[in-house]
Amino acid sequence: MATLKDVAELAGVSVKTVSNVVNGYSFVKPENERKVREALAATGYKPNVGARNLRRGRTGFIALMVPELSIPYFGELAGGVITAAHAHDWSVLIEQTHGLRDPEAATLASLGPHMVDGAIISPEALHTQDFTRNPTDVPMVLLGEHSLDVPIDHVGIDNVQAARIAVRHLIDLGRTRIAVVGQNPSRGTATQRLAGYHSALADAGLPAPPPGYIAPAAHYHHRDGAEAMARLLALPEPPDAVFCFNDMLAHGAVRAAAERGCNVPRDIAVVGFDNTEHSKYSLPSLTTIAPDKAALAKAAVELVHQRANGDVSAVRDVQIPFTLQVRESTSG
Amino acid sequence: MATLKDVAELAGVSVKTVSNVVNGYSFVKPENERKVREALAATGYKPNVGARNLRRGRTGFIALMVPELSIPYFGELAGGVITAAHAHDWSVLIEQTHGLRDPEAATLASLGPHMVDGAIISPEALHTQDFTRNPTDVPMVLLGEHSLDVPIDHVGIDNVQAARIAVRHLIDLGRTRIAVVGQNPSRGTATQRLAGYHSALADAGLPAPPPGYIAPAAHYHHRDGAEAMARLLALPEPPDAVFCFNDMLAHGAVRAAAERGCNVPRDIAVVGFDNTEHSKYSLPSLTTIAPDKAALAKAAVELVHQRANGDVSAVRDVQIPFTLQVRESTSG
DNA sequence: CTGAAAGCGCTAACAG
DNA sequence: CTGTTAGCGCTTTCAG
Repeated sequence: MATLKDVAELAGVSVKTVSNVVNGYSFVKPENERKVREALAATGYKPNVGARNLRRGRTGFIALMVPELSIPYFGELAGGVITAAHAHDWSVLIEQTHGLRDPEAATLASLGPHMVDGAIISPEALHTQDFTRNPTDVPMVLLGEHSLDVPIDHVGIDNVQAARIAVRHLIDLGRTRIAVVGQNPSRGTATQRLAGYHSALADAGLPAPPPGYIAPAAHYHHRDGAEAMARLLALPEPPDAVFCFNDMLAHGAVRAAAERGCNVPRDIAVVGFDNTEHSKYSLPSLTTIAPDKAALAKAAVELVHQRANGDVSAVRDVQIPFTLQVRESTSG
Repeated sequence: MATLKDVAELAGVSVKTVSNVVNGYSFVKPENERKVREALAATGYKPNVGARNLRRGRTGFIALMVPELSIPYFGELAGGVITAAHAHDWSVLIEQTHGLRDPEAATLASLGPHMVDGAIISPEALHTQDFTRNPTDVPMVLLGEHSLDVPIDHVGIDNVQAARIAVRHLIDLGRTRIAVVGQNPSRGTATQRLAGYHSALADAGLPAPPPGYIAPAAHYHHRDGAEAMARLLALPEPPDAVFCFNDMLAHGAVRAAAERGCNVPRDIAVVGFDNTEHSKYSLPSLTTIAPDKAALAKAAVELVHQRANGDVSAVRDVQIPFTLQVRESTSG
């Protein structure tokens, strides 16, 4: 592979001059520029990014830590992050944690300051001390909700309020036996959505739900939603509405209901969370909380970018808007 | 940030010794090792990956180029690649191209040899000359089908055969008016699946389909499938079965059919391609070609790994197994 | 077993 | 406007 020096020799100038034209710096004598460009083309020179970064003290990468790319919500989010990062000449390095604490902590620890210029993380099981034990000076932003008490920038939506609106919608439909699917004490998002649920119930003067109505889910895949729905329908008094903590749970729940001859929305209304692409086209289409994912991704990238450029102002908490998309799964 | 030198000074030894214990090399005098470890802990030393790689001539990254992470198939695939890459201490850098030639070519050109140790690419619109114009010595493997005549390792499934099996299944069901959705001359996969379709029809002695039965799709999202199905159903003689070139097209098509009072599978049977997680839980669940995605990802990573380690044997073409998952969308 | 010193490819002072 | 030179932090001969 050709180096700067090779090009310089071939062009009969110094490396500095070559470096100058490569980087578009200062003014280079036209004739030299021409010679350099020829040499550049002749050698097929490509800068060694590693060496350049070592010198400049930046790496050109940011890390994105998510539970699983196979969850459409995170796939969509990751796509948005990659797009937003490009605006700052960043490439995105993606790590998966499966929402487990150990991989999350390990990823955090591996974020050497010379590996990435910043990181966007969506932890699900991380504890506060995982941060303090391994302090790093890589600018980080938390994407999505969390129950961590750490001085780190955060961008997300108001989960409590979103859950309240979702449940309120169900109440407005006249449903009174409302269950949730996705309870998981180790997930910050779940805790907040559960709080919103309780608050909506209380606001409407509805009685506290029986314990069986708070259905847990270890993971947030279709299968978990289906299993939860099966348990819900086996209850002595099954719910007439279910608020699922993500769309996959909801789709799994809808199918489980259908398999048991239970019509959605007539017998049971279902609301999801995330508004993944599929939810607009499923049968029935899914009513769901729709966060502005592109805005979420963009805000996160902008925040790390500011921090990476030396912004040391107070910790920020950015709230991104969301809407409730009403569709067939609650239209009856 | 602490450097090797800092640690060495604190421990009262040379950088070599510190480097040795950090890398687990050779035998270090126990006492020195102890001192070094203490200094390591005290300073919170983390190696500068950039510098190390500059020296070692490897970067620790591989690039993965896909159309869109928001397409569940690629989300699942990318997840598999990240997992497989970890086994070789690689982090994965993901680039999106939206299936467009310019971003694809640009990504290819940016693959400086010092940026990544290898690349796994799923091009959709790239031309042969985009490769030859920008030769790079980064080991690459093509993931998925393509119609490129380039000497590059390839891993994929037998698309022609898969399509043939899918269509054959429809024929076995007694369907005779079989359409396809997803035709797109610039996509290698589409061309191959179309060939399989024609071949299955011919094998069964069925007449060549009317031109309207080959429904094009610019993109492979739900919306495109829905639009194609709408057109198909408006035909004077609508099909009684549709083979869609991916699951999202299929789900979009199913919904469009339902919206027009057309029952799947009774009035029209639908087969998809990719077996994304959703297809097992949709209503109706979707019959689809199921490639072994984990194997696909793993084979691709292994291949770049071998090449990155100097394997210069002949260009390989790895075929990964697939199955036909028969579900409700064709069970009638 | 360990220290000194060279140098990976590049950029940024600093002189000219 | 351009050449020289000193490192960025690390690994690695090469001597001890």
